[in-house]
Amino acid sequence: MPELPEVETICRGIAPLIVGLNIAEIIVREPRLRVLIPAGLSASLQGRTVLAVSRRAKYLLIHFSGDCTLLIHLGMSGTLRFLAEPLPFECHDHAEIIFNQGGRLRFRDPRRFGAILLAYGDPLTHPALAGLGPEPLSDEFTAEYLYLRSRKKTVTIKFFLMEQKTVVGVGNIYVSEALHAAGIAPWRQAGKISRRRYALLVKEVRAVLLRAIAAGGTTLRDFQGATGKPGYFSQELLAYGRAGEPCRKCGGEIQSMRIGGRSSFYCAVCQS
DNA sequence: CATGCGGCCTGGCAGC
DNA sequence: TGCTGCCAGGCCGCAT
Repeated sequence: MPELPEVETICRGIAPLIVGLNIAEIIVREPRLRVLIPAGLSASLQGRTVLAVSRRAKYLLIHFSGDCTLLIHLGMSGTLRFLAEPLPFECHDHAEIIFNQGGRLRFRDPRRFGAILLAYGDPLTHPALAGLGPEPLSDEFTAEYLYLRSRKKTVTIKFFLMEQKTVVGVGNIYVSEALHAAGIAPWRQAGKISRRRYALLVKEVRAVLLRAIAAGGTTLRDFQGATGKPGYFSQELLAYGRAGEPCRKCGGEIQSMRIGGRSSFYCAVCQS
């Protein structure tokens, strides 16, 4: 689920609501996520103040006083909602942060592929974040970087772009969109793509992510922002999920195939 | 080291 | 209607 635009949407949504609040208690109803929620989390964070909320890759970072940071990953099906008032727990509501000033942050994740981690000191050195590639919206993400890094790689361009050590935040939806916009077939070998095409790809990755952020993310089924609103970027998708429908650029038919075990969507006319 | 695949979980949906 | 099988936005670990 949440790829970069969705996590960014949640980040921007909750930041103004929780910065400055301090923690009364954290309720953990089901610690068994992809990794176990740390034992004693509530005691560790009780009384600490939220200093800032940021995002790195697909992780949401909540920075607390006392130099510690909560890292939240939403996996495939996770949502994080701010509730002004208490609401009865439902199935799959695994954790909730309750603030002294009122208000609470509820973590729901039916498939439990998400994670809640605690980092002391610089969170970027936490094992989950160390070793990640550059942010796609940063200056480090350039055509030259992709070109040099991809030399001699035989993996598909689709897989290469989705690897978080290449560049972070691009998942199965946005990789289809960016490759479609750049006119590159998803099965092309990463190591055989020219500088010129990488330049176009970098531009299109940035463009699609920015447009998706502006739309509040993509809601296919259950994604929602911090206040429960869906994202509207699904209306703008040009390739993902459109197999059999006409390409909006050339009128050809959008195809689907499986690459690396994941479904991929492309236009055989526009992409090669 | 690079690559490819299965597994983790649950829910929704198509097809029978 | 009810069952089965397949698929899903991510990521890790293992085998080759």
